[in-house]
Amino acid sequence: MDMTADAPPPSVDEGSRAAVRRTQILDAATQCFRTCGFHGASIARISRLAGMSTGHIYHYFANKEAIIAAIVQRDLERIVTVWAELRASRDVRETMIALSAEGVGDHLDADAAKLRLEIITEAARNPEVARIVHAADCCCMASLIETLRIARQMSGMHDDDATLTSMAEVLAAIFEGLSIRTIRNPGLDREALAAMVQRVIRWTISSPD
Amino acid sequence: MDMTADAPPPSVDEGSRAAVRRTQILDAATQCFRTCGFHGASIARISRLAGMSTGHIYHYFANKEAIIAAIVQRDLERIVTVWAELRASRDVRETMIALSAEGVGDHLDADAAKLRLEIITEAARNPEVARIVHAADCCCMASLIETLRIARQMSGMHDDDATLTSMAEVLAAIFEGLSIRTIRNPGLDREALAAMVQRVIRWTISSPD
DNA sequence: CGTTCTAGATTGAACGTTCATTCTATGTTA
DNA sequence: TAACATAGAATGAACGTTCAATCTAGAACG
Repeated sequence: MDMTADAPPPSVDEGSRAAVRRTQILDAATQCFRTCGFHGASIARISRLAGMSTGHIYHYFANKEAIIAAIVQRDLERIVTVWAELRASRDVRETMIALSAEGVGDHLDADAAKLRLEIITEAARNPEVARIVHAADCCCMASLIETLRIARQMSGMHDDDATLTSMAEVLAAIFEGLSIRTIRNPGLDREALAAMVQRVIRWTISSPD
Repeated sequence: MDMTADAPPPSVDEGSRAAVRRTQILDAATQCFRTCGFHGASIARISRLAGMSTGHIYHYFANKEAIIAAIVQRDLERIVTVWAELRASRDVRETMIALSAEGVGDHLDADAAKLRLEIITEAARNPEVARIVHAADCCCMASLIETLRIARQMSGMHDDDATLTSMAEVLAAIFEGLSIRTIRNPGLDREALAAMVQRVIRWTISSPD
């Protein structure tokens, strides 16, 4: 249960020691939040898992909310990066279809789904978290819309912004909905579902106007 | 702020007074849970909104978890009923498309979405709630699968169970995903999105095998 | 009809626990 | 030694839950 591994101060090279500590805390908190939720996870639990005292947490974060905000930020930054990479790829259309399989797997993963839901639910009641979530969403959706525009142009289709936006919203809804499905119905057939999602995506890209 | 309306004992006709009280508590709790979350809502808050003392809550519910479970149950029973009605309708295919508009509106409603997310997130950490949620989901999905089978047969398509199940999962994911979308991006265009969802549903019903 | 009895409804203070946060003291490094 | 890192006990607030006391409405009875 103890993950501390008494992190050796000698091998500290990535930035300051503070950065390492911050990451330790964020990692521990992420795990706690997954199992107990944002409000069910206590600072005592997080600090134990991070291998430090409760009080020390407050050297790196002003309060528990700041930890939540930082985790949300870190999680979303990762996703925004993936989207940026996708948009930069050569054959956007095929990359998109290929990546969708990965995306389905990601959203069906129980652990990842739990944290995602925890974040969204927190955004529904915490305006600060809502702000962060919305900002990240704007980035991702802009990427998705442009990717979609290119993919559909490749299929000879030219759509206005409103149409592309709605398409993107539906695609986003499918993926994010999968995280709910995996909670409601843990026994679902992941492979069959992935195939069906790909089928819908193909159709979305190439459907007539 | 006071919803009590000192419920007149004379006009009590629906079952016992206890049933009325139980409903009062559940209504108040629902509202609290929407704004503060399952764990952020205190018994004190709920009892104040329900117009009774904290202690009295425990005459009707063993503990806070039981209130959560009851709300989840009540919410899901409503949905299961809607699905049962849909399945019993005549022109299933058109009823399905028509009802989808209603479904989109329902899932995009911020208040409804908040409670739905609260429930799912709780199911992700509370096995008892997960059990209730899964049981209700089985009912709804069975209805959806049969509805889908009939609708596709009307379009001349005959699918095996696995295919229908995956289709149903994707449709469910779209709707439930909308609740996440409305949190992430509150400014989305509801009408355009509803139209796009209907387009996807039409295609799903009539797409070739 | 008036009185008494009683069971359930209802209250609000009290309890024990847990939690986030603060404070003080000690260790470490440069 | 000066500045920073770390620990862990202390604090006070908030919470879920319990409980003994009070109220209320109607049944039983004379």
